[in-house]
Amino acid sequence: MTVTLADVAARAQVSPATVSRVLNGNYPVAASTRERVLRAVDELDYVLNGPASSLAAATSDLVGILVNDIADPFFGIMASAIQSEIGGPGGRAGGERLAVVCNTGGSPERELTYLTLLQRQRAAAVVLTGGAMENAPHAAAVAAKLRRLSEAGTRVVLCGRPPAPDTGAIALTFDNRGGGRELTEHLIALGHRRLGYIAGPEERTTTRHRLEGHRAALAAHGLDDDGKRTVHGRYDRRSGYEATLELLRREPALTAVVAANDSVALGACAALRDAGLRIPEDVSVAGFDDLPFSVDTVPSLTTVRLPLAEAGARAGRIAMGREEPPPGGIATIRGELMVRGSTGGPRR
Amino acid sequence: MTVTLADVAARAQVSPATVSRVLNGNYPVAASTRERVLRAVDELDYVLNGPASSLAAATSDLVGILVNDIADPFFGIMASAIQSEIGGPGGRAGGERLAVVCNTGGSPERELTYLTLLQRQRAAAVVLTGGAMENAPHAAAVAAKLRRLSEAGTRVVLCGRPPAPDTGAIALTFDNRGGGRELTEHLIALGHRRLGYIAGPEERTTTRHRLEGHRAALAAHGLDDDGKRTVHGRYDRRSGYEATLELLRREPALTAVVAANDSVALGACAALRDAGLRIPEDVSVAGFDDLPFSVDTVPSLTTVRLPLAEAGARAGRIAMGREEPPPGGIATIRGELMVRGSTGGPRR
DNA sequence: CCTCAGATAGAAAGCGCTTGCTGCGACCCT
DNA sequence: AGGGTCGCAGCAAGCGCTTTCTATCTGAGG
Repeated sequence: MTVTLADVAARAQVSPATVSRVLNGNYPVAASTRERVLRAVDELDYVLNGPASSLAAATSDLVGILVNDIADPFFGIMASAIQSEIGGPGGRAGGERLAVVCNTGGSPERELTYLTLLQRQRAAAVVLTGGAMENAPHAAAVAAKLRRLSEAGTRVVLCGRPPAPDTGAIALTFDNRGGGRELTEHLIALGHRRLGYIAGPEERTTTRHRLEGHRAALAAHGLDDDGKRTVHGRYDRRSGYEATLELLRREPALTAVVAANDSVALGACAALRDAGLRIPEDVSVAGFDDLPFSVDTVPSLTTVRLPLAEAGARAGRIAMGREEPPPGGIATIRGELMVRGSTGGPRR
Repeated sequence: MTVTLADVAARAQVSPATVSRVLNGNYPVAASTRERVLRAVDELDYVLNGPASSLAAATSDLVGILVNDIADPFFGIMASAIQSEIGGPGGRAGGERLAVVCNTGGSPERELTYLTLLQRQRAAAVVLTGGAMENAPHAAAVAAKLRRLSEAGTRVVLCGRPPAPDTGAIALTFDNRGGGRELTEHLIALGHRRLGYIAGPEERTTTRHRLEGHRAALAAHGLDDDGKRTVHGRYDRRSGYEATLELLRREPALTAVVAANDSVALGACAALRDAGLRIPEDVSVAGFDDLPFSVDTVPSLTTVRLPLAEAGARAGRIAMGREEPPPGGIATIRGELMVRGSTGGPRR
């Protein structure tokens, strides 16, 4: 049998109520009593029963972090930052919360199921990271869930995801559109006119916004190609490799490739090299996110830096109620263009 | 007020017991009744109270995954694989478990606190990934915790971590020593005699084992240098960069650098390039793990591939009781030497 | 010396769910 | 037809904790 509060109480010769109060430290207990209780806890190796405690107190110390792909550093970095602010263990006193990250794998159903699971656990807060799916029925379902969660007192924060109106969720949004535009404008300024674009999966806000930025820049310079030079794929290097081959097939005279993110850009570089093209002499390549490895590629990658860790930390603090939400519940976080070796003027 | 089981029962005109049984599906319920209940659940938008359920059933559907650094793909990949087998939502029926990953940040205290938190929640299983700290008191504390967890019925699996004797934990261990030896032997076979080694943080089993493999290979060829050409650092690129500079300072005539992992190797490459050295003509570089980006570096990285995803999946299945533990509760998983462009014969 | 406020500790009523046991028709067998 | 089964539903006893309310004891104030 496991040790219960009552056992501790018996051993310390006090009532269970007192033990509970010592453990929660939210009620005056005489120092001598407290010490006796603590000793008993120690001797019996007592561990509080979480479910029982949550049930009785009608609160929980669980905080959920939803990510699309935990194997992707993009999410890993945000999750790490969020978690470190949530406190988790080792954080500031009192706030000993269990920050858990849930991997949706980009699947709408899993996202929904995880939200339900967290709702079940009466989570204290939920942070959703990364782009949202744009599938209409699903979006509505998620919005409904979020609304219900906030109504139930769970703080909901979106980090790197567009606002969800009328759900009570706080949103820290990345300016993907602006970043995309800036990046493409940089390329156009260098003299590029035939730019390929490797977009992420369809029906994702991140994908759409970055692409819109790109198209906006093209349009501003009369270069819009109606998406002829755009290929969709996943957010991984493999996809970048294949998409680049496809772009090259469609338009052998391409002088620049803009990728949905850095991993994709990496795959693009590999494909270009395998095709015998030099970077950036023959073809320029640009990514997005500025993940840690991007500065070390050869040549180093021109990209848009997103303050992933900062945004995550802020989201975490807001989720913990330790920082004021932005006015209106919405903040837009801008990226910063990082011009590096992978982009240059087009070959003549 | 939130909706409770009783509300649903009233609406469906059945007893709470019946509703519970419908929801858990572990007891015969007439189809018509079930349907009535399900309709009521739907209409009331009822969500089970997790803590109450866990308390009454004395079980929980939480599965904890401990990682040292969630921002590191090494852990992300394993966590992702584990989680996908845990089922999480969307997994096979019945096993709807909440797989949560906890980021210890490599801190012993946090590791311990997370274990306590999971113990509190009466987690169904716990998977610890990656190397363990070798700090003796802490190791003992962790071992004690693990023992207590398994005694309480929590399945404990170690993935990529050395066995913990007498704790009831199943261990899937990576053969870091063997991989390290093989790698260095490859370099020696190429003709290298002055090899630098960038080790990971001290007091980690992974660090020690990889280093031991390296030293064993050196010793086997009479090249042991008593650690003169070994520098310790963190498991990230920055650390690799700095350590390489240090190695170069100590031994400008170095012909090869072996890194603790691929990220470190990346930093090493950057440092060498900045020092005007070519890879592999002037200096060969090798990593460990074979993370996804490693094949795309320029030149592509010679490394030891660890079957992270496979190991994680297996650990996940074992944790779920869906696969037999290996005989003796211990399995050693070997890495595979991947010889690529970053290693070659030494310059004359 | 008595009363009253202040500080602690205890009693007990749940929190919302699960589950062993009981109850009750319907059905089958001899 | 009577007894035994089987299938399905309800009763009620907790699960281990939190928290309100009450009891007790001290010392201060009148």
